[in-house]
Amino acid sequence: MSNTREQILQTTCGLMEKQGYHGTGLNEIVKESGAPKGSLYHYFPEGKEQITSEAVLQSGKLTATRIQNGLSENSNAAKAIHDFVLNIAHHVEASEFAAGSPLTSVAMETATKSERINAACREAYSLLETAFKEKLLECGFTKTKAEELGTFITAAVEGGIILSRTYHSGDPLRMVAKHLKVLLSQ
Amino acid sequence: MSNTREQILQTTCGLMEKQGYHGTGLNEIVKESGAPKGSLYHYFPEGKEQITSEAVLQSGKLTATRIQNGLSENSNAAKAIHDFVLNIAHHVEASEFAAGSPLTSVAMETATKSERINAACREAYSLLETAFKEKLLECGFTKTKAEELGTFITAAVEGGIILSRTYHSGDPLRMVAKHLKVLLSQ
DNA sequence: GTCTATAATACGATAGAC
DNA sequence: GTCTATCGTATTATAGAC
Repeated sequence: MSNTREQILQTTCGLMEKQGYHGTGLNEIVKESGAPKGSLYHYFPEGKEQITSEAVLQSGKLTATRIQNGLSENSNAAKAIHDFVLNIAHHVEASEFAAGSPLTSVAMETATKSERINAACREAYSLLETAFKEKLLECGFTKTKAEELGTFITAAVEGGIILSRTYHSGDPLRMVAKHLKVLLSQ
Repeated sequence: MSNTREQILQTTCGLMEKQGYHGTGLNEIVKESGAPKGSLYHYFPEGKEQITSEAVLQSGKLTATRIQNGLSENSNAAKAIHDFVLNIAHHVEASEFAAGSPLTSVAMETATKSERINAACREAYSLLETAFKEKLLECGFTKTKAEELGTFITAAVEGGIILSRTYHSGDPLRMVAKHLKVLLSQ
């Protein structure tokens, strides 16, 4: 894939992570990415919706991979997820309270406004839920429990990121880590 | 308080709930609220940041009251919170997947961009956490546990709302309700 | 593929009359 | 308190040269 195209997508992810969909302009993306200005509509002829959809999906795939890798470091599901969420808390603080991905903001802003971007957000969230679910399956949870808890963990972590980003502190995520461990250790 | 001023705040809440902070224009607020156009900067001389800060805080107070009222219907904390979250699931579906308040979107979009709006979002989230915490205190949880779980419940519900809004289904919130009940029944 | 220039529109904010 | 008009600057998107 072209380097310019890839650079545009990565810059879009970074900017929308900080300021959301409507808060990020195409001119800003072109400027910060260093991409040739004329090439934006060459690579993305359907405009902002296309760029955003592709950026969100790419970000979802990357996050799902990070979840898989993070969870593989520990054979116990409860401890693996606990430690993984603690790592997110650390990353949120180290990055001056970035969200980690553009998904949350973009999903909320566009859920009932753009069918195309909403579809990309659904797919991205499915990848995250599945990543948690598969760890639970490996660790002996039933299929039903693994699915339910995959959704619940995704929700709790997502909410923890919002609170940590808002409070400018990793502590809410640390609470999420702690009580997810309790729930999963039952 | 003036009716026009109040109408502007409520319209702001409704629009930002659907499309976030940057996605909502002041002209749009004026138009939809039916407020006299010239009165916007009369009531809110500091502009969009002031309107948004006040709208977020007002919405937080309203949501906290709804939590208090909702939880008061049941003397058992686990069951009260379970039923309350089920109610949110129903409301999200009945409202065609509205977020219930502008807080999530606005908090994510402005966390590192506007000190003033961020302060309002912090205060709003504190009110929500406290509402859950006080129910747990009433039901015999220790102060520490009540505080920790107040944060955890807020995060899980917030994440559930994001997923339900994105998937256009109340089911993720129903999963949150179910597993919060398990956690709180221990 | 990349460029500049620009169309058409929206934005937040302000001025000044009444 | 409310009005209209408008400033200056963004926005997304397109046209046409190279």
